[in-house]
Amino acid sequence: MKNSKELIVIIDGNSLINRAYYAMQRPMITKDGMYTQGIYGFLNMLEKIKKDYDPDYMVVAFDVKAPTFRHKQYEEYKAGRRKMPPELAMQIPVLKEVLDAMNIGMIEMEGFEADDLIGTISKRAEEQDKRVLIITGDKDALQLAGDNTGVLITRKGISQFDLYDRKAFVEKYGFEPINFIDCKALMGDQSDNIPGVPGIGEKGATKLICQYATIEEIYEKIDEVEPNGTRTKLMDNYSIAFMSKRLATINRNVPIETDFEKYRCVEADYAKLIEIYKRLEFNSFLKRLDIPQEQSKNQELETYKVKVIGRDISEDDFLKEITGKEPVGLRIYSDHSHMKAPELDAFAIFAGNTVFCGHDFSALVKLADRIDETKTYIYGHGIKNEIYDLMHIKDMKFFVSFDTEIAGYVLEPSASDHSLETMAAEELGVSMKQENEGQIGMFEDFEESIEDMASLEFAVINRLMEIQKERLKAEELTEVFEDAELPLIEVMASMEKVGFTLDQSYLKKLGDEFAKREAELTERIYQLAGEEFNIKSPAQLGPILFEKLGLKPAKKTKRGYATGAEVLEKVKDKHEIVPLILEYRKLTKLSGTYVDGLLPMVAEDGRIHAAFNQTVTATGRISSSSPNMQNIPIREEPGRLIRGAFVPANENYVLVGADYSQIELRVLAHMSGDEALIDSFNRGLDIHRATASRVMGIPEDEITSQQRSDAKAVNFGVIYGMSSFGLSSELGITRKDAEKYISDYFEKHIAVKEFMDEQVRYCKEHGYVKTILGRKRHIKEINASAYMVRQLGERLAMNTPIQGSAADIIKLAMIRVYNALRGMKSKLLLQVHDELIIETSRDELDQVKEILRDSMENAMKLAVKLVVDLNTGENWLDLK
DNA sequence: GCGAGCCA
DNA sequence: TGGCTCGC
Repeated sequence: MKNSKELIVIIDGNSLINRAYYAMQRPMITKDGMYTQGIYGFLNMLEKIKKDYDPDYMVVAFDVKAPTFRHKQYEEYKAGRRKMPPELAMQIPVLKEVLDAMNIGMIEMEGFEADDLIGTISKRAEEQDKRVLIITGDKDALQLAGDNTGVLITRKGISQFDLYDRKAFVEKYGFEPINFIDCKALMGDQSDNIPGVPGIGEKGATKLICQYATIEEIYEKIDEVEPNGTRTKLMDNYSIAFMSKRLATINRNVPIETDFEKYRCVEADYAKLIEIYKRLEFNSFLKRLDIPQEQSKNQELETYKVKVIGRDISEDDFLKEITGKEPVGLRIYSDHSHMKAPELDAFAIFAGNTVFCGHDFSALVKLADRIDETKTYIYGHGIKNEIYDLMHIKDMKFFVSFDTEIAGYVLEPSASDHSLETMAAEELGVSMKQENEGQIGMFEDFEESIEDMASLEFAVINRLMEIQKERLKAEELTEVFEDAELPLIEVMASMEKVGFTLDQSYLKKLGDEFAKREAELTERIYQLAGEEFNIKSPAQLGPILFEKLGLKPAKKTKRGYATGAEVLEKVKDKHEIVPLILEYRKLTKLSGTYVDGLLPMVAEDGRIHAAFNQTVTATGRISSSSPNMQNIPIREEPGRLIRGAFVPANENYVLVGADYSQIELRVLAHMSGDEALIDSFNRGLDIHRATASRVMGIPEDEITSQQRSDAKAVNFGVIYGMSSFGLSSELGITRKDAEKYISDYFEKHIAVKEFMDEQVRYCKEHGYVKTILGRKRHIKEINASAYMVRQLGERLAMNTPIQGSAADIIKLAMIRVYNALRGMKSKLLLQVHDELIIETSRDELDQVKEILRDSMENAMKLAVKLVVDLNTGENWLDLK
């Protein structure tokens, strides 16, 4: 429906944010305690409106707190309406900031409601021959519908809505929009506390208005009105009806300016908008930002000369060109596949202010040769992928000078996303949206798209690199970046490339056994339940346990009974079925994740090539995915058998595992300088037993295994930042006892207490904490106003230096091990937080053990010795 | 405490 | 999307 008239969209700001707020089931809250779901929902709606209607003008009307003329007429007006919760009220000023940054007009006026402003603007707009679209959650505005004025009423939250113009309104109600006020005068409105005529409801009112149109007309012809009851009610409430009408009538003559040019839609101020979105943690909006050319700082980005190898420059000349001392930028466009050798599409090299693009696989081989021979330093964004690809071409040593993804991570490890697109938008205000995004090589001119993309990517990477280098230096992060993170990239790529052989027939057999036991359990559970049902569904399991079998429900969730392991564990002895369900759960998890999940991940070479990610965790640890090799079961019997499926390449190899003994507690001893802790480690004591002995004042040889395990839980609590609440449920004691336990612990470890307090104090002052290598983690939660959030922040502040420093140490050790193994047959396969797994050639066994012990124990000099336990085995299960 | 992955 | 469970 094309229309030459200009369109003005008028939004009822209060109404819409209110709808948005209540439409969102879960609260959205930023790390520093700002509620955002109202704004979020509002902006989603706004985006949709812009997209669907492409308005020429836009204005958002707000209510002002001051009383309006309606309150003066009728004190009870809007009384009894539930007060806006402070979590929502605080969002309105921020919403206004966002709208301001978007350059969307706003209007509010003392003494008038948003409705009146909307009514007035729409009237003036109609007079100026514009089309109007009113967006609100309030049906009152329907009275404004006209031939050129649409009213869009949100419904069921904000995703659905009804759109009325005059015609649609008449069709639905049977009378003119303007008479909606007469209808309301009769039937009243609870939400606004408009009384209406008692005894006349929606049906009666509609019928009367269809017949008489206005209440004036009704009273004019009151004698005709039927039935008698209705007439009596009307006659008894004459003044109420007219007052109600006055209250319901939108004032369309508010004294406002009528120059709408200031409401004309123009581009947002993206710099401001980005700042606010970052503050509100609206990452999805950030990513979607479509920054126009003239505002995008793209223009500030350099554009480079592009040369296509084989077309603009010969391969030989290209290779000569990149043989300088300067580091070169490298991008490889490939699928980086972990299931087979990666499929290489193209590559781009940035050198001498020129982007060289190549599509020829043989050129890549020569490129690898050249980088290897001349020891050319490379840089890029997420260059692990490039290294991974090149490793398939050639076994070589890489010299990495910079990686913008890793730098972004070191600068802000808790950021959720370090992709080039996001960082370009956040740091440079540059949109990297490309016309042919995601369609490289499928449509359009393949050559041209690679060239454009590479050119833009290098412009962004180069610019980011400049900024990041400064920031790394200013924030004293160069040590962790250069000594740990950069050299680690090649190690990670290598672990991905090498992979871990999976004994598929072993695993299948194990899977069959799981399935057999699963079938037995299923049958028995059905028997005990007296019916067949889906055991995996908490919705079905809940009623069976807690209603049919009469077990006592301990907890409830939103929909039904909680059936988590913690709950079931408590009623384990109450019914035979419960332990079976627990076992069934574990078994299905095992077969789903570790049997059926693992088998399809075996690559063509019979090995599993997991991905290792260096930019995910907030503490500095690395993570693993596809599959996650860091959570393969170990604690319990059937699960740990999975480890038996991970085997060396062939009979010439064995596995060697090397794990740090109590690294986190040793780090704590070192960082806090706690004499008792240091002494225990130096004497080589069982640390949990020693802790129990100190805290309880009992000689070590009298510590029971229960006491030892309690102390172990406390030590864990210290490492993982557990709360007294967490500790109490872990130990099955009351919160009070847990608090007592913790305070006893601190009494005997005063330096640890002081260390913890200092971390919190430092974090409150600086907003971050640091690890041994100077790695930082910003913790916004530390200054949150909400108690729970602040508590969390304090635990993070205490716990991150310990976990993060341990992560630092292991990273240094990995780099040492990897470099020491260079040129040998033995390869580093995995890192599981405090242990390394090496596939070891039997003839290198002694040497590998020596390398591991030396590299790991001397990775860093601490106040306590770093102790490494070595194990050798024919499969991963053997390494215990 | 942090992360990954499966299932409904 | 959230509940659940695995690891450290």
